Amino acid sequence: MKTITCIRPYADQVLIGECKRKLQKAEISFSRLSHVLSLAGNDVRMKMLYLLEEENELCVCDLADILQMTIPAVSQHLRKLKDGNILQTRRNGQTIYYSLKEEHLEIIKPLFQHITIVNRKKQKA
Amino acid sequence: MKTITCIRPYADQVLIGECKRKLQKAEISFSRLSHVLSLAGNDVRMKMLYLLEEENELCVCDLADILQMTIPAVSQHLRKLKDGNILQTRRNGQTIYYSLKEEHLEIIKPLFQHITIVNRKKQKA
DNA sequence: TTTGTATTTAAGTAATTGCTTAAATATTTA
DNA sequence: TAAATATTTAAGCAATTACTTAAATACAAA
Repeated sequence: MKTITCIRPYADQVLIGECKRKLQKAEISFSRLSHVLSLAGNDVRMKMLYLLEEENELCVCDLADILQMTIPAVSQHLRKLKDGNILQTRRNGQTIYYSLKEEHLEIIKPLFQHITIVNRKKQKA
Repeated sequence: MKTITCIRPYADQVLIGECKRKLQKAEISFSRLSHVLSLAGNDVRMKMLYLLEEENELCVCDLADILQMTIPAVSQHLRKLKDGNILQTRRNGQTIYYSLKEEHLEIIKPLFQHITIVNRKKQKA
């Protein structure tokens, strides 16, 4: 970290100090929130979350079929979401079902509002 | 892309088909949303957005002072947010003020609800 | 028109991400 | 118990990220 060289005689040091303090006091919620968003901020994982909201629970194979991805690729995304306490698992035999977890649902759920199904009626030629 | 080898005699092909179609129809909003979230899903950028929500507008130097980062590092984050249509700029002399842009505000604004200022009163020993 | 200030851009780099394929685990069924 | 299935884990790799320092650009003021 270098000192900021830009001198700026008119910089509002009081404002800057207040802002710094405010950030400090919310430090934990910033890292919590940005971590959850970084997980949701991926096309594949956003789709997974949306699908789990819609279908309640899905297994790894189903998700791989739906997303047209390899099983390990899907599994690794799911692991991240589980590590981030966004998903939980339930085992039934050799099948593992993933579903949304309560913990960060208040952050995740409102995001689905911005997913809009486009019903493009095919135009006749 | 490989074919999914897992056979699963009981897989619900109808469900899988429906899910695939649903994802396709919302393809654009998924990529739009996940892109915005990937930008917000970074500690530094989340703080920037929060600060701009609070203060309305701030210049690069102010943000560098507040965040205790070098000017170029700050500038590069701001550029990403601007490229993503989340921020806009206003020039006043040689100072450039950044502020939140209307375009993705409906996604960004509700996120601030999850920022909680912790007023930790120092415990006496 | 030279000097200083605010900002951006560029180039380099270490760390992280998102996939791949192959191997390991866990569970069910024959 | 052996074979098959569902999932995870590991190792490798190309692409991306977030910084760094140095140089370029843009404007203001002396």
